[in-house]
Amino acid sequence: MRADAARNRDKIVEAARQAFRTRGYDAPLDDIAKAAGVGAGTLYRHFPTRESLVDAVMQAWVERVNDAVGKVLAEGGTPRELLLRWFDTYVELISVHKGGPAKITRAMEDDTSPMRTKCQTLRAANAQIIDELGAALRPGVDSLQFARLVGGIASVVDQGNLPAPSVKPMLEVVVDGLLV
Amino acid sequence: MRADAARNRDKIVEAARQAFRTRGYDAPLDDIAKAAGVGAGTLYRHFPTRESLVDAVMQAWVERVNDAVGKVLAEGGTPRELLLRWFDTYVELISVHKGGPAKITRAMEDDTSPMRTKCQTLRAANAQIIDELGAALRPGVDSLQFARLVGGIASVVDQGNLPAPSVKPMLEVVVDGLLV
DNA sequence: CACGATACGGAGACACTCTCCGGTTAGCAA
DNA sequence: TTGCTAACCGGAGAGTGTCTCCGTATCGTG
Repeated sequence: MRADAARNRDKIVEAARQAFRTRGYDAPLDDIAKAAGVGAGTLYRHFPTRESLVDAVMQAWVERVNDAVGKVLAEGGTPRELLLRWFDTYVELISVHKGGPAKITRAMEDDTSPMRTKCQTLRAANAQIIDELGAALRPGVDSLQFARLVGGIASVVDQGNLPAPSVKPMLEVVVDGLLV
Repeated sequence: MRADAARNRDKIVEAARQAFRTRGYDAPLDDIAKAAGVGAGTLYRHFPTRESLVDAVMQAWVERVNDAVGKVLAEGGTPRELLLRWFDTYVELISVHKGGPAKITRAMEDDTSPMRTKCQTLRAANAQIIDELGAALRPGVDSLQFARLVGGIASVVDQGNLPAPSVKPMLEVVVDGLLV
């Protein structure tokens, strides 16, 4: 890739990061191109879909997820405390941008999604928690079910613009349902 | 209202019902107007927002919800059986149209929504179930929390195009978390 | 320094939303 | 039955956002 192309790509990603944070995932792509100081054609050549741009914006997110799950596991506590802490963290991780919970949760189900490697990270993080909890969890629980249950809650909170304290009681219900 | 206006309104609602069923809630409104054989201006005069049209389409839905909750209560069973049956029914009720779970669940939080009277029906139905279950439920559970938890699951299933059998295991987790 | 492969960009086509205002008609009173 | 007017209609067009095409620009190598 040419140097000017790399420069433009980075400018687009940074402009998108800003736009997604302030206006959500549905921020107009032509506006993002303008903010980046490039043409719309340039944006579309680097990122053919909104989702591929979102994936690029989430570059540092993988490390953030891994750090977070490591920290949650290191803090220990009862299975309930640990799972509640992880789910709290999980909601935070996927709620960075408005519309994020719905998009990321949907991408978890889609093996053709440009975000699939990022989703793999989330899946692996869930799997570490499941391994740690072992028999404390009801039978048949997997990584994807964690994603769906908590992603559903995060989506409702995000789309309904609910206050942060709404999350905890619902996570408690799910945690108590998951543990035996 | 003039007779021709009432006829047009009915035609629009029927065209919308078809469009929402086959193409989801985001079906283009100009297309719906065309299918109804009226002008876009006519559609917008009868229904200033997509949500007000959705509300009109849901006219018979109130009766359907009341019938459903009555039936669920009449069948009895253990608290777990009753609650699972209700949640199953709840997911079916809000998933009639693609995009329905997300929209209805969001409308539950919005007192200015044109769908608020329909949502009131859902809230009341949840309240009947909560009354019936009484002390079998963990403390602090209310009608809105039912709506959020189950609405979240329904949204994830709807948006991820998950198969119907995916729903049950997740509802079981929530039910077991809600009961003491 | 020249050249060509690679990258750019923005106008415009397309899709959808929604309003405006000239035209039409239902229904009522004389 | 007729005339009148308030209520209703409808569709063109302005606005917004997506995304492609192709003439132009420039990076990087020989």
